[in-house]
This record gives sequence, C-alpha cells and structure tokens, in this order.
Amino acid sequence: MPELPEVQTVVADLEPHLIGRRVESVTVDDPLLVRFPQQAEFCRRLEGKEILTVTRRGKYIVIGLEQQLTWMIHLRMTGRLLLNLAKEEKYLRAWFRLDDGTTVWYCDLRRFGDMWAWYPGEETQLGGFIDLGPEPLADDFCSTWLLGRAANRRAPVKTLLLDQRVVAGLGNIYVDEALFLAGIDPRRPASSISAAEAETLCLTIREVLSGAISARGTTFRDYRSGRGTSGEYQQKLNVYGRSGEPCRECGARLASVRIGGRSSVYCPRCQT
DNA sequence: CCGTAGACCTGTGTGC
DNA sequence: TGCACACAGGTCTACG
Repeated sequence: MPELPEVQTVVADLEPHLIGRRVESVTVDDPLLVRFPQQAEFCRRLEGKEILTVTRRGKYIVIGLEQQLTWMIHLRMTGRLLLNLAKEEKYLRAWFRLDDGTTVWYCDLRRFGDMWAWYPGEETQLGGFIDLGPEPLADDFCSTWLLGRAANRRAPVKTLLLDQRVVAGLGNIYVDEALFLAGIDPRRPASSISAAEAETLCLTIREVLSGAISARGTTFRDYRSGRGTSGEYQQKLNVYGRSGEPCRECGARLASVRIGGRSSVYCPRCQT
C-alpha cells in the first residue's frame, strides 16, 4: 500500500523517537517477516545496538545502527510501523523495545512485509533493493534518463513507471495521478513517449509526490503513518479510485482498464 | 532481454 | 443471510 510519500511520512514520524536510542529487545511473531538473516540471528543482530540514522530509499525504510548494521523494512501492501499500539489494532507481527521505554510496533494484515538486518558485503542477499533506480525527487531523475529507459520498450508507459529499476518509489496511485497531470494515456507504449512528454512526466511525478508528502500520504483503506493517523491526499486525487466519476478538468467519465494486472483509471479525453 | 500471468496472504465489498 | 468472486498503496517467479 505505501508508496514513496507514505514511507517518507512513516520515516519522518519515527526518526525523532529512534535516533540515539538503543534497541533493547526484539520479538518477531511471524515466520514470514524476516527475509535475512534467519529470524533468531536477525533479532540477535539488532539487540543492544544504537540507532544512528532513519532514512528511506524508494519504498524501503533504511535504519542505520552501530557497527554498520543496516535494518531494512518494506511495508509492501499493508505493513504498519507504529509508535503507539491502538487497542483496536490487530495483526501485530513484531515489536521492538528501545532503551527509553519506547516500543515500535509492526502490524501487517496481509503479511507481505519484509525485514532484513545486514552488514556491508551481504548486499547480494537482499533481493530487489540493489537494483533500485533513481529517487524521483533527486536531480539524477530527469527526462533524459526516463527517455533512455523507455527506448525500445513496447510495454505500457504505466508499467515502465511502476518498474522500481526505472524510478524508485512510484506505485499504482501516484503513477495514475502523474500520467493524468501529464495528459498521457497509461496504455501507450513506453517507446512512444516524446522528449517533451518525458519532461512533462518528470515534472508531474515530482508535483504529485511532493503534494502527497505534504498531505502525509493517501489513505484508501490500510495506510497509517507512524503516529497511527491517516493521510489526507485522497482528497486531492484526480483519477485513482474515481472510475466512472467525472473528470475534474473536462467532465468526461473516467475510464478504468487493467494494465499489467493493476487497475488503472484515466480520462479518455484529457489523456492521449 | 522483454512481457505478462500467477503466486504470495488476508480481508472487504458486491452481486446473485 | 450465504456464498462465490473480484479486488486491494507491492513485487517475485516462472514461462513463452
């Protein structure tokens, strides 16, 4: 569920409570959660270490600890990292006690979320993380890069933008929103995108992500921030979740199609 | 290499 | 009300 703006919000919420704290004890209650190393060794690695940094790369939460240990978390569809466990919260899968009495709670309805605890040199055992493309809000993400990655690709432009090796952090909501603002039909072959369109797309991707970060993310159903609160960006969505409703620009009925197995909403008049 | 369907898991909403 | 089926902010793998 969480895309870049949601992960960014969780990181911002957690950071002040985690920096300088020592992990006192780790409890994992879901055999699917820890991807590397084995669960017992994962817990042993974290316990007793001080947290130095809390950052984000794509949709990964990246926590740096003493002795160059990196604790990495991917929330996938329904993962939550919470500073307070509400009474009604279900699906608790793990918890992390810190030396000041704080507990970080990990909840995950669908159990797709993953965690890793790795030292330098173990990168090859981490799956997709090492293949991430540029950060969309950084300077190395530009139309030249996008155009290069789109060349010779017949897959839909939406599929290209969902590929984390092309750009890290976009998901189903923000890709649909960025394509709407750019006036580009999501079904078009990636290779048909012009230089001018690539330039527009880079701008609208940044615009959508920045706006969503300011709004603390989008909550459709499951997403919660580190504080347990919902996002506000759902009020600003132009197309996602609005199939059949009128386009805010032209009034046309928004269309829905499946692209790469993902439901996709677009305006048949504004997006060509 | 490229592109798409199916799998992973658990729940909610919809239509008959 | 019950049941079956589609669908859900993600991403791997297997296969043609």
